[in-house]
Amino acid sequence: MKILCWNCRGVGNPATVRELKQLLVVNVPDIIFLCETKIHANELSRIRFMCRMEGCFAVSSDRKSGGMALMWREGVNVTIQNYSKYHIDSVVRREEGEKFRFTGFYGQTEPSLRNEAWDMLRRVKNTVNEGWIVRGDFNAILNDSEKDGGRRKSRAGMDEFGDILDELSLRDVKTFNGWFTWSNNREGNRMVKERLDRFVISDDIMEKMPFLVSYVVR
DNA sequence: GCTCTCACATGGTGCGTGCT
DNA sequence: AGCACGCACCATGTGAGAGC
Repeated sequence: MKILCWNCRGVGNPATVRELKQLLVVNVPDIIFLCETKIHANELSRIRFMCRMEGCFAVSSDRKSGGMALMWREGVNVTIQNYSKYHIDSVVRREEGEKFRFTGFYGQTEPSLRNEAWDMLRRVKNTVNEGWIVRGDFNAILNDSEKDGGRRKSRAGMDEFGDILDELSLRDVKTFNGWFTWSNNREGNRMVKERLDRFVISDDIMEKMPFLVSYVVR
């Protein structure tokens, strides 16, 4: 089972849709989670059709901010449990009959909204009975090694993120290749790279899927 | 003096719309 | 379809202030 997650920073323009289709051809994922779609949910059904995906559930962007979509291939059994502007929560059933929980998460940068988003994850945690995989654009890092260039992130913010992961009993999945998942696309010493996107998983997923690997694509 | 946080200005980027 | 423009969003850079 392959899950592809992409922080697309807007999926409304044709070039980005072309890039998405290319990613699907190269990686052939069973499930795709897109965040920062920056478009209305209705638009996603058109993109789902163009990408030849069987199912689609989208959350509209808040004007030009946020927006998420979960799409899945024919034959993959995905049931949406709940959603908000911060997350899409689903149960995925594998061919062998086993199931796991998959939550796509979009973290906020604004402090008050950030706490709302963490509360949402806490609520999801209370309803999870199976292995739990959370893929998030958390907009947060755990320590200084997860940011290269630019100003240092506040210590309080990094500690808060670590505490939340501890509280939810989620473990960070290190990527097999690469480290940073986001950059500001600037040249030379103005370039800033951060590890804002990551998979975090519950302990039982670690036991059930010991060969689970996370790659940075591109 | 050092570190951290906050507010504001700035620049890069993407979407929506209108025009050709 | 391609282009230009305006608008909106977001991260960065800078300076000021607070706390140690």
